[in-house]
Amino acid sequence: MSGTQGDETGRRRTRLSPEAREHEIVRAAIGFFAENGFGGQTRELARAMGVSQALIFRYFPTKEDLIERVYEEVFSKEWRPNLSLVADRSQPLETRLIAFYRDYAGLILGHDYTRLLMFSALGGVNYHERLFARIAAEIYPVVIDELRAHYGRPSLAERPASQNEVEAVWGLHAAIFFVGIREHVFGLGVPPADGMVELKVRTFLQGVAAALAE
Amino acid sequence: MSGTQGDETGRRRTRLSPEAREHEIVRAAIGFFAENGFGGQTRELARAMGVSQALIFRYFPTKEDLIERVYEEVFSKEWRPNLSLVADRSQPLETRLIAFYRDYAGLILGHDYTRLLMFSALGGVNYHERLFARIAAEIYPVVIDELRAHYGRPSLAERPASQNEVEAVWGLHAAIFFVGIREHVFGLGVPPADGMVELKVRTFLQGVAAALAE
DNA sequence: TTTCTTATTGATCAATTGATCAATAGTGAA
DNA sequence: TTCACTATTGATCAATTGATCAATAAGAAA
Repeated sequence: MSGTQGDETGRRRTRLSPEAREHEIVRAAIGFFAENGFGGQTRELARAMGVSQALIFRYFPTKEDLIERVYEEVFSKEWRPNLSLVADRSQPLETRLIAFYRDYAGLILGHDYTRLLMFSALGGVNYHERLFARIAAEIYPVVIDELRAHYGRPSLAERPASQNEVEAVWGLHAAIFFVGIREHVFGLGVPPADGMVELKVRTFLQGVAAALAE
Repeated sequence: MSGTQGDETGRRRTRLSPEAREHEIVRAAIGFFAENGFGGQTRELARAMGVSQALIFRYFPTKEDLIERVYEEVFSKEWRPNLSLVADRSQPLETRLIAFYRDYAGLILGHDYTRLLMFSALGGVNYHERLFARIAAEIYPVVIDELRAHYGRPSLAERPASQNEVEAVWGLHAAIFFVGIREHVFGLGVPPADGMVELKVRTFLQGVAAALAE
C-alpha cells in the first residue's frame, strides 16, 4: 500500500552485473514473499526493488522459478545441527540442551524463515518434509539417547524410542518454534530468545520424566 | 486440478430457499478457503458446489464479504471455555486440566479452524487478536491461579503472574495447538488427541515447577 | 570523447478473475 | 395444469497479472 520502499529518487538506471542483480532479486524476493505470500505480484516486488517488472523475468523465466529459488535459498541453506553440543557429556545435560537449542532457535525463529515455511506448507509445497525428516533422523535420536542416559535408562540401541518419547521431544521443538509463530505470524510480543530457550529446556527436562515413565 | 467435486451428473438446476443457499455457500466457502487460502478463485468454489459463479455474488456482494462471513462463522462461533472444569477443586488438578484441554483441543485442532487461522494471520487479518485476548483474559488467570493453589503459592490477587508463568501456560497451549499445525498444515501423522492432551498436561504439570521456582 | 556491448525498460499481449445483468427455468400457488 | 415469482445462469466487462520483445541507455573499452 505505502510506496516508500524503492527509492523513487534515484530514477536513473543502475546497471549491475548479472550475478549481483540476480542475487539482489533473490534477496528482495525472500523478504517480499515472506511478507506477502507467494501470491504477491511481480510488479510490486519490482517496485519495491526500484526496478522494472520485466527485469525479473530476464533472470527467472517464470515466477515459479523465482519461488523455487527462494525455497532453496532459505530452506536448503547449509545448516549443520551442532549436535556435538548435545553429546558432550562433560557438561550437564541441561547446559548442553540449552546451548544446542539456542543455536537451533537462531535458525527457526527468523521472520522470513518462519513465514515462508508456513506459506509454503499451507500452499501444499512439501519443502518442510525434508526439514522434518532431518530433524527426526538427526536430532531426535541424539536428544532421546542423552535423555535415556541422563535418567539411567537403556540406550536407543537396546530399546527403540517410544511414541511418547518422540512426542515429548516434538513438544520441545513445538514450544520453541511456536514462539516464532507467535511473533512473526500472529504479531504478538515474545520474550527474548535466549532466556526463553533456557526456560523451555528446563521445563522440558523437568516434565519429560512423565513421558519416560512408561 | 481434479474436477470430480461438484456432481456433474445432476445438471438440472436446483432451487434452494435464499437462507438454505446462503448457508450452503458459507459452508462450502469455509472448506474451500481452508484448503486453498483466501486467494482461491470464486469460479473454483462455485464449481466445487456445482453452481454458477454468478450465484455467489447474488448472496455476497464481494468476495471480501464472503471471506468476512467465513471468519465470523469459524472464529466468532460461540465458544464458552468450560473453565468450571478447571476451578472445581474436588478433583485433582491434573484431572481438571486434562478435561478442560480436551474440550479446548476439540475446537483448536480442527482442520478448517487451524488452517483458516493461519491463513488469516499470515494475510495480516487480525481476527486472531481477539482470540488470544480472550485466552489471555479468561483462561490464563484461572489456570495460573489453580497452579498457584496446587503448589501452595500466593494467589494472583496477592501477587500478579510472572512472565515465566504466563510463558509456561503459553507453552501448554503451544504444545497442543502445534499438534494441529503438524497435522493440518504440515500434513504429518499425529497421535490421537485424547492421549496427546493427557501427555501434554502431565508433562506441563511436572515441568511447570521450573517456571514457578522464581 | 566515441563506440559497442548488453543490462534495463516501456509497451503490449493473453490469460485470469472479480463482478454485472439480462435471460432462463424451477417451484409453489391458484 | 397454468401462472407468477424469483433463484439461477450464460455471456460479458474491466481490472489484474504473468510473460514477451523491440527499443533504450549505462558503463567499460578504445
